[in-house]
Amino acid sequence: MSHATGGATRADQLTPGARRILAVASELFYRRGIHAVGVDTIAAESGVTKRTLYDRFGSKDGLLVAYLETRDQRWRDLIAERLDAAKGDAARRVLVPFEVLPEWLGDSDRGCSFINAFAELPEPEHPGRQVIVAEKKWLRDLFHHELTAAGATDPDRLAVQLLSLHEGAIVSFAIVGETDAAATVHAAARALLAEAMR
Amino acid sequence: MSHATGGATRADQLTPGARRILAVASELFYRRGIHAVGVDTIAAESGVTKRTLYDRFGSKDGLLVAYLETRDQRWRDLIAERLDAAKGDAARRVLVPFEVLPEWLGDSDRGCSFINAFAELPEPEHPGRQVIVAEKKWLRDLFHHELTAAGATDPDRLAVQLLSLHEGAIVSFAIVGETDAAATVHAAARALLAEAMR
DNA sequence: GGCTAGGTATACAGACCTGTGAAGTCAAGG
DNA sequence: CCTTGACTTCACAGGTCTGTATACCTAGCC
Repeated sequence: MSHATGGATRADQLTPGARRILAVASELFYRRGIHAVGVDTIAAESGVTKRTLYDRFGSKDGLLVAYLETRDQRWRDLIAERLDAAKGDAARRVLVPFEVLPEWLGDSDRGCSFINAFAELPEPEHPGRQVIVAEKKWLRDLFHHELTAAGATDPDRLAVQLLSLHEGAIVSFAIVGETDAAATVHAAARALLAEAMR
Repeated sequence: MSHATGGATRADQLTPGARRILAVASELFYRRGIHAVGVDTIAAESGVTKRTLYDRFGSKDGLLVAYLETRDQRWRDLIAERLDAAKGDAARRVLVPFEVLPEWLGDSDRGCSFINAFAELPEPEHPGRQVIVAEKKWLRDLFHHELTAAGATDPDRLAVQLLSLHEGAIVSFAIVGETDAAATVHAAARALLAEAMR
């Protein structure tokens, strides 16, 4: 009955079992894909029964949303931390998402969890879709905000260009195996920004 | 003698039933995702029995590979056609993939079939993966070739940047709903190219 | 003591999955 | 006439999927 899929799943107020479930599900959803992983597997690998999984997360979709939300939060926290470190250096603040890309991607060959989840969730009304769309819009709006603060011309346009460069770098890295796609694209972003600051 | 492409599934030498199966599978794989579509559904929607599907394509994976290969071929054909139309206009030739993006994407909100398929095929040895990787590498190498012909500086680097812009535009369009992501990113590509031509 | 939260174990429902086997229909072409 | 290719019908094997039900255990807390 209770579809408590609302964001009541703050990672820090989860029971020990739930924390393990979420950790395992995150790993498996990312590495193998959402449809390819069953709740039986998640429960077994978490050392927990399926009953517990359903008591804590309500449904597979509920668990999926929790996975996307915690990943989103981790991304935003990382960016916020580096924005703080960049302080008032306006140009550098704009490029923070490019700067963190290498460490965010690590050596994974599975690309962006949000883009991947998007591929598996075709229904626009799916609760997971909203987390995905919000994540990308947040990044675009972050670019826009920092560009405006930096006094760049046409921030609307440039925000979309930087978002595209950013997402494209992840794709190039994951699919084509361009090992330094992040640095290469970082340079392109810097060039576009420089042009908008003249 | 036939070429060593292994793919005996050239679209023009398929039986009528097989053609229908491939058309239906392409639509369903793209719209709903690969794992989300069963062979029963594909057979039923094609007005064909499952037996026929397996006789023609061998397995679901075989059908999937045929889907990816025909899509890849259609993309390459479209680009080749527009490259011909651009003739010797070197700068324009470089940007052809951006020029065709609006019509290629249409009004679909499902993004790139290769990126989506990549998300559902985590195993590096999967035959479908190789089609996907080849498609993206082909585009990068096309950029590289045209950039070299145009006399641009550092074509290695710029090819990756253009590839990233291109893939990122598709993502921005599909997920964030940036309706003119293609045009916006086309402009960025033009700017980067102009800088490399000075 | 008694209550509650957070589990455990096991079985089950009902649907869906890929893939195969055996036998039959029907039309075109040598 | 007879073979071949394309396709049909339909049953079935052997799994896996999400989700639920029943019954029990255990530690902490009031």
